[in-house]
Amino acid sequence: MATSCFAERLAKHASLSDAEKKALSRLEENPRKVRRGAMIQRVNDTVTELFVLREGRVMSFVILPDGSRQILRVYFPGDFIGSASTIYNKAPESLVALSDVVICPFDKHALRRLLEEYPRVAALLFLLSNAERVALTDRLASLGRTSAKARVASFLLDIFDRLRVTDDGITNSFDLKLTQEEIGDAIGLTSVHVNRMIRQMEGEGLISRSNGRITLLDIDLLEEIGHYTNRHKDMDLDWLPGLP
Amino acid sequence: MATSCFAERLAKHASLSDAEKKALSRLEENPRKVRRGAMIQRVNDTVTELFVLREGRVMSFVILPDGSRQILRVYFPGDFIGSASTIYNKAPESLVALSDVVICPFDKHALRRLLEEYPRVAALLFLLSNAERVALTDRLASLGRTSAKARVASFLLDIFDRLRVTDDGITNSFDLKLTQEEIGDAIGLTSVHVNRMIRQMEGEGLISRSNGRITLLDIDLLEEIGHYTNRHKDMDLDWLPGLP
DNA sequence: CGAACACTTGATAAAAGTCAAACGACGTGG
DNA sequence: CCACGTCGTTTGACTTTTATCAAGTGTTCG
Repeated sequence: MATSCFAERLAKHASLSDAEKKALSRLEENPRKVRRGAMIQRVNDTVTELFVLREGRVMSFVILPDGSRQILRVYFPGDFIGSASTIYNKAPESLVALSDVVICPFDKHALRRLLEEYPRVAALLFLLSNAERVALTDRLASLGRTSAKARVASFLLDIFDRLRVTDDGITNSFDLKLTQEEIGDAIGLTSVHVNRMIRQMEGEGLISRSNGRITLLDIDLLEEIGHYTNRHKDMDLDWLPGLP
Repeated sequence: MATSCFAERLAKHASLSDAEKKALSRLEENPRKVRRGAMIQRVNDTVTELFVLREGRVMSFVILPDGSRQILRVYFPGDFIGSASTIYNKAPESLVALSDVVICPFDKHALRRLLEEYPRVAALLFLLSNAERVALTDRLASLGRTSAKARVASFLLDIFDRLRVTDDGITNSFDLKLTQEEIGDAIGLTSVHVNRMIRQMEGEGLISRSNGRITLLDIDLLEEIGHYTNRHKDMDLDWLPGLP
C-alpha cells in the first residue's frame, strides 16, 4: 500500500486503524504534477473534485471586480483542499500552485462514501474543518482590527507554526516562498506597505532575511505584536471515538 | 416529540428520516433562556458544550489586547454554535446574547455519538460547516480588499439573505438589531465611519431606515457595490447520500 | 546581455480613525 | 409625571494610517 500523505497527517492528531488508513490512501490514487504558477481551479468552474496536497504549496484566492486579489488560504503538504465543492457546484475560489506541486484529485462522491463507511474518519474531518474555521476567524480579527505590522507578524507566525506541524526540523526559520505582493494580498495590504513593515521589523531585530528565508529572532515579541495565539498547542482530540 | 429547531433547519437542505429527526431533537432537550446582553461563553473558559440557537440572536467575538472587538459571526435561530469546542477545550471566542434568547446546550459527546450513529447527519453537518467556511472567506475578502461602503453593503445583504433562509415573509426589509458600533466591530470599522457610510447610502436612496428596521431599496446596486455573492442560491446538496 | 521580476524608497493622496460635542429616544426613580 | 441619566446616533474638525504613483536597485534566467 502506498503511503498516504493525508492519512499521515491525520494520524498526527489521532490514531487510525489500518482499514481507515487504507481507505484514506484511496483518495490519493491519482497524483498529478502541476507546475509552479499553474491554475488548478478557477472561480466559477464547475467542480466535483477535491484535492489532497501531497507536495509543494498551493494558494486559494478570489479576484474582486476592481482587479484586487484576496488570498484566502495557503496550503501545505497533507492539507485537504477544496471542501467547498461538497456544497457548491461552482468553485467559489481559485487555486494556483505556488511551487511545483503534486496534488491528488478525487471525486466528491468518493469522499461521501468514505464518510458513510468510516464514521471516525467523518468525525475527524468534521473536527479539522472546525480547526480551519478557527484559523479563519483568527485572520478575520487580524484583518478587521489590527495594524499593518501586527498583521505581518501574525501571518509569519501562522505560516511558521503550520510548517512546524509536519516538519520537526524547523526551529526559528523557514522558506516563505511568497512575494511581498502575495503577503499583502493575504493580509489586506499593498506590497509597498508590506515591504515597509518587513524592513521595519528587520531594523528592530524582530526578523532577518536571506534569499527568501525568514528567521524569527524574537518569537515572543512577535506574538505580542501580532496578537497571535498558537492554536496548534491546545488542540484536544480526545473527543474522537476511540479505536474499536 | 417536541419539534426540533435544528432538524427543521437542516430539513431545509435535505430530507431527514424520522429517526434522524428524533436524534437531532435530543440535542435540544435542555433549552435555556438567556437575557439580552448576557454572556453565554467567555474566551478561555473551559467548555465541553455546543449550542443550538432556538430563539433570538447571538454573536461570537474576540477582544484584542488593546480593547477593540472583532465580531466573528452573528447567529440566527436554527444555527449551530460553538463547534470549536470539538477540538479546543478552551473557548477561542466569546458568545453574547444580542436579544433575549433560548439556547439549547448539549455536551460534545452527545454530538460525537450522533455522528457515529447517523452518518448522513454527520455528512450534512460536515457540509454545512463547509458552507460556513465559505461565508467566512467571503467576509475575509470583504475586510481585506473592499472599501468601507462595500463592507457595509455586503454585511447588510448577508444578514438579509440569512434571515430569508428561515423567514419567507421577508421581501426587502428586516430588523437589524445591531448598533452601529456592533456593525463596525463586525466589518472592521469604527462606529463613526459606519454611520457616515449608512447616511451616505441612505442619501443615495440605496437603503432607508425607521426605528432599527432596514429597507433595502436597490438590492442589485447594493450587491454590485458590496461585491456580494448570494451563496444560498446555488448550494447543491445532492452530494448527500439518499434516504435509505 | 538584457528583459522580467521582485524589492526598495520617496513624495503625495485618499481613506478611515480619533476626539469632541450635541441630539434624541427611552426608561427609571424621585 | 417629569427630570435625569444612559445609550445610540449624528456631525464637524483634525490626525493617522495606508494606498498610490513613480523611480530606482538588485537578481535571475534565458
